[in-house]
Amino acid sequence: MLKNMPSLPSIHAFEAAARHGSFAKAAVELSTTPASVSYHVRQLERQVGVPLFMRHAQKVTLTEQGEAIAPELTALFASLRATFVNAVDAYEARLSLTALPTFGTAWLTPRLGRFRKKHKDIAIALDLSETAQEIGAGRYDAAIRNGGGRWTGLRSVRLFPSVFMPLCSPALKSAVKHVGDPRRVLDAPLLGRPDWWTAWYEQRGHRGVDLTKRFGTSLQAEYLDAAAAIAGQGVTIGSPLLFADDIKARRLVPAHAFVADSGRAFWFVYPAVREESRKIAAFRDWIRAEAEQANAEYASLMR
Amino acid sequence: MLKNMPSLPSIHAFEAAARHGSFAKAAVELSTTPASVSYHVRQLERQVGVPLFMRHAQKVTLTEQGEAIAPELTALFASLRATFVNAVDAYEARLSLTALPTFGTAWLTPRLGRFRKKHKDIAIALDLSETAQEIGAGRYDAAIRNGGGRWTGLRSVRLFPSVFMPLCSPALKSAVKHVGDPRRVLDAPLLGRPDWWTAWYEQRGHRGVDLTKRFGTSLQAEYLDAAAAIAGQGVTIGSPLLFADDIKARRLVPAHAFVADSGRAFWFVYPAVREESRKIAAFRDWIRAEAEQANAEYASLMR
DNA sequence: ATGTGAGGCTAAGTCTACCTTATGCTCAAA
DNA sequence: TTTGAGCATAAGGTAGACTTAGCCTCACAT
Repeated sequence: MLKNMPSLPSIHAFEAAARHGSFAKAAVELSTTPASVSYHVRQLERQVGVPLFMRHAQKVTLTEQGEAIAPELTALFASLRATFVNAVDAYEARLSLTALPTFGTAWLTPRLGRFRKKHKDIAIALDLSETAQEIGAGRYDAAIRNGGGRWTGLRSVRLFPSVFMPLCSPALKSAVKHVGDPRRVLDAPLLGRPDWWTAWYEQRGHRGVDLTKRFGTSLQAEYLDAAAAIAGQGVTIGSPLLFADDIKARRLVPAHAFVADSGRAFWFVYPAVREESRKIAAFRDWIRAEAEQANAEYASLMR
Repeated sequence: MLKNMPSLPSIHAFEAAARHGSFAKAAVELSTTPASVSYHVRQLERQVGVPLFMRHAQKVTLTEQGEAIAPELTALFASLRATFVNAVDAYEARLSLTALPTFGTAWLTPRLGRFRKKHKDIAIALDLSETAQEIGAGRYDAAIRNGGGRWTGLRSVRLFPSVFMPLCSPALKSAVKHVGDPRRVLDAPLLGRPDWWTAWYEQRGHRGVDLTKRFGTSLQAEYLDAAAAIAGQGVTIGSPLLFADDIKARRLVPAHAFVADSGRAFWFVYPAVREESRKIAAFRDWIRAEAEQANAEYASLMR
């Protein structure tokens, strides 16, 4: 008896019909036809093997058994719905982000407080890792990535270009004033990614420059190089946009006016299928506005 | 968010997968394919908008949300199943019968104790009414009816033929010994249904007999006439099978040896769709056996 | 290192079950 | 008597569920 569960539409139809004492009203609630309700109630009775409604000419009344199970089913439906609603709420209350360490440390973290202030119901979980984490697989909701802006299955919002320029502490500026000329030896070591230095020189017309001798300590991330530069340990290369706050506060200054463009950009990316997600939309709109403001500030800073 | 409930198969698939931590094992439990489980879990995630499983190369693990809702769903499923199982049990524990008053009073009620003894878990609710009640509409599970045995949508089990003969108390027998001859006036009034008396005389070759003067009190049911006959108030006409107990106990005796046959019979009838019902099957088998025994006893009684 | 099998994903095709539409029936109220 | 409300039923269309088949990845063996 009762080998396989009756179908949910049948149970739902019966539950609504029992609550209203009418197939027609149940049909309105379920936005379907009375015929459908009739079909499903009969279906349920057939599967369970117990008559639930007694049919009279123009009304239906519950049988003893129908009377017994209807309230239980109503309660179960409420629980079922609540379970999913709670899950959605909990899920929408926590945005899980993954970003590159430098971006997260230098740019995002200082601004996150403002997001929290604006959206008190959304908590942020931030993962900072060098390798791009899979998003949309359950672990992370969205990411900030550096690249061309084309990822299949993902929507991307452009934040600002990925550019870099030599940066150093104000105290060191005069010591490295010849940084633009690769032939001149500096009084301070270079910091930051060697490939960026190479690219920076190349964009200024200096090809095949050998910089291997000029580097100081090799650090793991750009923001660590920046911290070293702030401490006066050398001249690093990095994004004036990411370190705009340090530049604004004059902890860092451009060691040279030329800004190289990597041709790439920073993007906020999220799965296309989650376009509807409230928390993602909220963060997207917020970070886009923050980036625009940062772009504007940067423009005025460099003017 | 969450406009319409996710489908039950999807929830079921997820619940089983969560319990086993494996789509393949869940598929075995649900006796379906892993592909189906995969499809349904994805379906559920799509409808709810929350990732529930993280897919790895050859295993899946629950996400935080999946972990949260899985046990709730397991409990809800158990409740849902229990609700229906209880309803079935309650329903199967009470057999609702409708029968003709005379049959119920004279034949069925004295025997019901034996059924209860044999099936302690099935309670009997007996309705006795002159008009044939609808069965299979929720109110009554089965009926004992008198007729030809052909009712559409119903299964019928023949119990015994519908026959009738004059019956009176032993004390009155000599006073009504000429009952077989309609021209002889009796010292006692006739009881019971006039049409049966007419039919009885007709089957013995006496046509157009006027009996209107010969009746005593008109009672509403045959068993009341039988009671009156037992009290010596007259000679009634009724079924020697239904009143076999009274005949056996010599409260009643045949006033004449001829037994008229109505051409009809008593049948136990129940909806064809409920062939599977345990309680109906139990009662059917029991009443068939009782009727056979009654038939046998009647045969020996009349020998 | 290289099969091999387990476990999951995906695509395509089939089929079931649900829904709709349309019609008929019964009873109550006008 | 008529009209309308409410349910049942039949027929037909369609979306969604299920199956089948094939592929991919990784673990665990040779």
